[in-house]
Amino acid sequence: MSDASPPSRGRPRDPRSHEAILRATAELMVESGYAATSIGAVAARAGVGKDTIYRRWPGKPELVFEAVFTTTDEVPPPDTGTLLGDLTALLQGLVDEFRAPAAAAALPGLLADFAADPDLRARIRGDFLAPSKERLLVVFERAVLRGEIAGETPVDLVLDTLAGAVFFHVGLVGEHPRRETAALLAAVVAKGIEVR
Amino acid sequence: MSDASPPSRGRPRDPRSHEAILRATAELMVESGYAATSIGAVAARAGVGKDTIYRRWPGKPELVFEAVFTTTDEVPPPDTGTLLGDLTALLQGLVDEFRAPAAAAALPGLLADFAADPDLRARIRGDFLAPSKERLLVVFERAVLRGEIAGETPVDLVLDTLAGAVFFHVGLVGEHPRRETAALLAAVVAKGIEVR
Amino acid sequence: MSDASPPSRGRPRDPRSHEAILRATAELMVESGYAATSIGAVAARAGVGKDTIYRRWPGKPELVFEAVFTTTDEVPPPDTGTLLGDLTALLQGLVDEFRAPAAAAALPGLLADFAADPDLRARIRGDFLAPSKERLLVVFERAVLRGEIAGETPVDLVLDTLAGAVFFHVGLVGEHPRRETAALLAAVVAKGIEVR
Amino acid sequence: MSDASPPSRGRPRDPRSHEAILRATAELMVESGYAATSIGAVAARAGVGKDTIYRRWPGKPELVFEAVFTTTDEVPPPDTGTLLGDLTALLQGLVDEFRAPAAAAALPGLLADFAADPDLRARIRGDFLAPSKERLLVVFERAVLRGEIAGETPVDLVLDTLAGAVFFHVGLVGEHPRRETAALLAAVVAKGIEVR
DNA sequence: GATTAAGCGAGACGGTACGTCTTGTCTTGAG
DNA sequence: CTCAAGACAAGACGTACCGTCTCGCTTAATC
Repeated sequence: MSDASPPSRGRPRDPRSHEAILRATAELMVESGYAATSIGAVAARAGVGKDTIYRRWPGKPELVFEAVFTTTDEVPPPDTGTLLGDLTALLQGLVDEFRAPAAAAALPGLLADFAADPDLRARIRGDFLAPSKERLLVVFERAVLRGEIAGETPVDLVLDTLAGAVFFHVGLVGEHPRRETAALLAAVVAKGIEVR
Repeated sequence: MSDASPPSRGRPRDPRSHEAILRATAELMVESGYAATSIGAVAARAGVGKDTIYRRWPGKPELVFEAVFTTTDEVPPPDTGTLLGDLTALLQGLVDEFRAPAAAAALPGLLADFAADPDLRARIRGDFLAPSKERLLVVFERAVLRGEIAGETPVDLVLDTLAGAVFFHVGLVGEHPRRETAALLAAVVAKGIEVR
Repeated sequence: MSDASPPSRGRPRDPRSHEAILRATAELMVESGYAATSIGAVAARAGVGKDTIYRRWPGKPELVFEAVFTTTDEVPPPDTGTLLGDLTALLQGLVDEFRAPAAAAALPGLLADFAADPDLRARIRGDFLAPSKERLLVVFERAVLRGEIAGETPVDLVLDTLAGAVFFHVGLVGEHPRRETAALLAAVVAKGIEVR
Repeated sequence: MSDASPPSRGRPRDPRSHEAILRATAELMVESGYAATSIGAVAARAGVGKDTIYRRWPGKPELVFEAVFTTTDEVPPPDTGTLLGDLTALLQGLVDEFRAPAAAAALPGLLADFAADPDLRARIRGDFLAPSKERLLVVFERAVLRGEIAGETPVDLVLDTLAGAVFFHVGLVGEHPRRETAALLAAVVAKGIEVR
């Protein structure tokens, strides 16, 4: 119906350019890292003019963010029956996400650029953490119903703690990806916030 | 005994240049941020040639690190009598350090540059976290003696969790520095790692 | 056929930049001299980025050469009816060229840079002297027909002598530009190479 | 007499440094050329501090001049009995001087630096050409007595012509050192200035 | 024999230019 | 209106050299 479709005059944007740019960005992220990757290099590898990139993204941070975190967290929140189980599953997802080559290479620089720009700064909580926060909220709601935790548990602080822990331990220090890390961390936090 | 003192040939380095450079760096960090601060700008403000900077530091990351973390953590580890008290004190120190204007402005970009360079990467754990780790170890030892925690508590993981949490919550998201944040976080972690 | 015209892709070079750069170069030559003129200063005065200069010229020597010897020697060879008259006219042209403020300021340094670089060295005879040589050849041909000189007169040596004499007397020593200098020199050389 | 000998207090200058510096300068002139030779490089090769050079010479031009033109023209003026013979001998000396490796490498840059500095500019005629001029004057005096040339022959112009010709032909264009060049040039000039 | 003053090698110092790179915008002609 | 190509102004990069300075020595001439 209606749809208020844009007039769409002139030549339409080529969707293949879009894909090629994102692919080139992800590849360069792995090969050269965030700082050493320039928009010009992305354009050259994608076989695309620089303007074609600037027409779609305002700058490197936004481009890299989209190229590296394509996996839109549409995964449903875990439901294992216990807070510990849910937290472990959730953390394991976080760890896997931070360990992906392109993400691991991009994250520190990406976060730095977002933090440096006042406009982007607000989007850290919004775009980076929002999906995880939503799932954490569901997990907490269920835990409250089960009587495991109190209602006023500080979600944001817990989320920052989990994300920060994974970022430091895996993304930054580059610690070898121990399988038990997620479980260990989940255990500490779950026990720490449980009512008893 | 060895001695190995350098023969000290040629004109010795002027310590006033050293200080002027560090001061200029810290100021520019606050005024312009990490990424927008160039070595040339530091040199100009310090009234110094660029070579005088490059002669002492290999690059921006090392310079900024020294300029911003002058507070040599010689503070003795806290000893309040309880794990919770000690952790709260320790965390409060971390929060204060991350909230200092120059440090807050520098941290994200600084960590990104350290993480991007293989040589510097190893120094994150060494130079950034080592002082805190040492004090955390003492706190843990006392807690073990008191029977509050088990001997095999994973220090590195806990340290990364605390640092990561503070970095995300204060340094990155720029959350207003709530007085109770440190206490709240300490409470969760202390409870999470206690034996009972 | 061939044509070999470049496909002309991308934005064409702005001819106004070209002109502005050459004008700025000539001005700086007069004001500061060859050695004290930097590419950066030329760019700043022309209101142009340094790359815009390096995109068109490989270095300072080539740029200055084009800026200072714009007077494409399309002047027809003199034809006064006698060897002496022709030589005098030709030499007067050389003196005037070497006395032009920009040329006088640039010549010693320019020749030095050309002589120092093996690639440019060959262009001294080609680009600097070629136009004059062509006209000298015509003058000599006519003089041979008139029976004034022999056919095997060494053109290159005479040309180097004339150019060298003017360069030393006017360009280098900075001798005041006496009106009779050209005539005097022409008289000596004309008499020196005449058959009788 | 008096002499006004300097009091000469303190340690006298080491003559071995003097020699080492001049030798290093001449060597570097041949190996790297004038422009690419820095005072620092000379000092390093001579095993000497930069100040030891600056204490004796005001700058590169003066140093190189002394290093390259050590052969103080104490050679007596030629006396072959004819103007042509004398001029040929004189020119042959000039050619030989300009063809010496160190001199050939240094000359264009050296002249450019002398010409660029108002203070040094005057010394071109003085230091470079004076010895040759003195000998040319003697040759001319004898030729006048013999009746070969007139008394008012313009010595300076002839000297500039000879020097300029050799500089352009041998030093600048790097023409192969033809044995007959000097004779040919001498013939032209001698005939050009003779009374008949 | 002690003092003094300059010479000496080394190298730090404030400046400045180098030629390359990246940024985000602009300007072509072709689709 | 998009696209690939590439020019454009701005300015940072890390290196090299300049000519001066500041060290701790050494080396004579003077006291």
